Amino acid sequence: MRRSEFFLPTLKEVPSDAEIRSHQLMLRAGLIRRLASGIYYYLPFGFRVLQRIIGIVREEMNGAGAQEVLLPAVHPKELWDESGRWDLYGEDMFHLFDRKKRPFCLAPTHEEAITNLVRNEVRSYKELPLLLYQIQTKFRDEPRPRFGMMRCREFLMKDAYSFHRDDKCLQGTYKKVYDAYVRIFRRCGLDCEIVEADPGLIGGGLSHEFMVLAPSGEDIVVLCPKCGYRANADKPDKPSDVERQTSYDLRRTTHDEMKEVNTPDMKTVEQVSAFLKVKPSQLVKTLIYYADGKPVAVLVPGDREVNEAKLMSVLKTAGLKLASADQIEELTGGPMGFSGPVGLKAGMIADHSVAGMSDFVTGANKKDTHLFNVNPDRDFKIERFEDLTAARDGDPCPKCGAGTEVKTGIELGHTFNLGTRYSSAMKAKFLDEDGKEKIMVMGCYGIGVSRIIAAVIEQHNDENGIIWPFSIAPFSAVILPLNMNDETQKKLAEEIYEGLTAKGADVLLDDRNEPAGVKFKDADLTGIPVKVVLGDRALKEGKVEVQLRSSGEKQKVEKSEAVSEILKLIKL
RNA sequence: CGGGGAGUAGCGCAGCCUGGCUAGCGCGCCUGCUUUGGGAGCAGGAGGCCGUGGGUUCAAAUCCCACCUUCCCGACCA
Repeated sequence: MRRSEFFLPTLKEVPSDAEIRSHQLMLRAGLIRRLASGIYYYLPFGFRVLQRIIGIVREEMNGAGAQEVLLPAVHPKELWDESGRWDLYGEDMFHLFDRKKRPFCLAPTHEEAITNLVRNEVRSYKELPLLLYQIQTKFRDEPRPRFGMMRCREFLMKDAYSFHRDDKCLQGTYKKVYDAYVRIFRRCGLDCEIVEADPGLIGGGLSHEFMVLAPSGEDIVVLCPKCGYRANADKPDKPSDVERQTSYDLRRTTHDEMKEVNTPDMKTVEQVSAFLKVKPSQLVKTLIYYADGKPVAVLVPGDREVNEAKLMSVLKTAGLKLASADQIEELTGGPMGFSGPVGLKAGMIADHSVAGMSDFVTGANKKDTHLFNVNPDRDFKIERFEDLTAARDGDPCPKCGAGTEVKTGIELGHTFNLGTRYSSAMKAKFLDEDGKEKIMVMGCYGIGVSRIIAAVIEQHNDENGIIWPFSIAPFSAVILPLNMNDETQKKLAEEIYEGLTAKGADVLLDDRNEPAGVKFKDADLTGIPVKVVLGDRALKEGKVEVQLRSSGEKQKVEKSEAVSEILKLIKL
C-alpha cells in the first residue's frame, strides 16, 4: 500500500476527550473515529488490525472444532420473552419497532437466537455435541460508555455456544474452548490472567474470565501470589478453613453487658468511632437493602464495604436496592445512620468476618443512640454468613490463607457453563439413546474482539505511539525514503516495496513528499513493527537501515539483500 | 440516575467575568517556491448558524432560562 493513497489521518495533538492511552493512540494513529458516545468508525488502519485479530480467533475456534455462523442482529421481542430477559435487560437493550409497530431489539447477545435455531433443527443425541460461533456486532445501551473502545454501545464480539446431551460432554468442549482462548490471547501478544468468575444470574457452574491486567481496567481481580488462586472480586468466596477457625478463636467467650450510649448526630462510622474512641473495625455496620422488595439487613465490620455484586449473587436477585431514609425509619424505627441488628425485624445476613467479632458497637435503631458490647446469639440472631465485603489488598486467600493482591483488569473473554438456563426455558430438547426426551446442556463463550485492540495498545506502547506485535500489525513493515526528491532513494524504495509485496508481505510505502521527521513520527505513532529507512547516511555505503519499532534496534544491510533480510525479520 | 467539566474553523485552544469595531491564535488544509535523518522555511489563500431554542438589550460568542451533545467521577456505605 502506498501511503500517498492510503486513508490514514493521523493527529499530532491529543484529542481532548480521550483520557486513557489506548483511546488517545487509536484516535491519533488513525484507527478509529467517534460517531456518538460509545459508537465508533473503524478506518482502514484500524480495520486491518481488527481483521488480523479476527483471523486468529477464527483459526483457533475452527481448530477447536467450532463452526462459524452469522446470526440475526435484530430480534423480535417474543424471543426474549421466552427466556424472560426482555424485562431483565430493560434499558440496557436498544429497542425498536417495525412499521407495524411490532417490538424488536438490537441484539445485546445471542443465547436466545442460537437456542431457537438449535431446538428447531436438532432432534437426536446423534447430532450432539454442537459448537457454533459467530463474529458479530453487539448492541448494548450501556449506562456509561467509557474509555474509547473499552466499553462501547456498539462493539464486535466473538460468541460461541455449545449444546450437549450431558454435563460431562459439556466439560470436554468447555476445556477445548478454554485452551483455544489461551492460544488466542497469547498469539495476540497479551499477558492474560484467567480468573474464576461469578456466573451471576446467567447461571451454571464454572465460569472463567480472561483478564489483561491494566490500571485502566474496569474489573477488580484478586490474585494469590502463593497458591495461584485467581478470582474476580465480584465473586463470593467461601472463606478458607484456616480463616474460619482463626475468626472463631478471636471471639471472646465472656461478654460485658450491652448498654446504650448517646451519640448526637453521629451518623457515619468515622464519626461514631472517633466519638466513642473505638476502632472502626470494632463497629458493625448495618446496611438495609431491599432485595426484590423484601428488606434485608446486611452486617459488615465498620471498616469494610459491601460488594453489591456479591450480595446479589448470594441473594440470587437482580433487584437489589439500598433502602431510602424513609424506608429505614419505617423498618427500624430509627433514623438513617443509627441502624443496628438488635431488635430488628428483617432478614439478616452477615459477612464471615462478623462471626469473629464480639462486644462490638452498632446503631440502636433510635435517634442519636448506639449500643456498646453487642454480641450475636445473645443479643440478636444472624441467619446467614456469606462473603459480602469488597476485596482489599492483603485479605486471606480462600484457598490457602496467604495474603492476596487486588488488581484491576480488562475482561477480554468469558466462558460459561450455562447448564440448562436457556434450553429449559426455551424447551431445547433432544431424544437420547434410551429413547427419553432430555434438555440440552449448554455452554457459552465470549470474546470482546474490538476490546482486544485497546488491551493490546494498553500493554504495548511508548511515548512515541503504538508498538504492534507482528501477529496483529496492520502492516509488517513501512518503507521510508527520507527524500522523495532523491531519485536513487525513490527508485530503491519502489524496488524493495515491489520485492516484499511479491513475496506476500503487507508493506506500507511512505511515498509522501514530506520531511524525514514527519515520516519517522508517523511511523512510530502508527506502530508498524519494522521501519526500512532509505537515507543518505546508509546509502553512501550502499546499505539501507532496518529498525525494529519494539526495541529500537537498528541494523544496516546491503541494499541487494534488503528484501531477504526484511522477510526474515517479519518471518515470511 | 446523581455530581463536576466542556461545546468558538478539521484538531488543540484564547476571547465570555466587565455586552459594542471585520471573532482571534497554534497545528492541519490549498497554491507557489525553497527544503528533506525526527512533526521544515517563506509568500499567498480557503475555511465559522461562537451546540440548539427562547429571553434581556439600541446591541449577545459574551448576561438569563430551557434543552441537546460530550468527557470524567460516583452508583446512595447509614
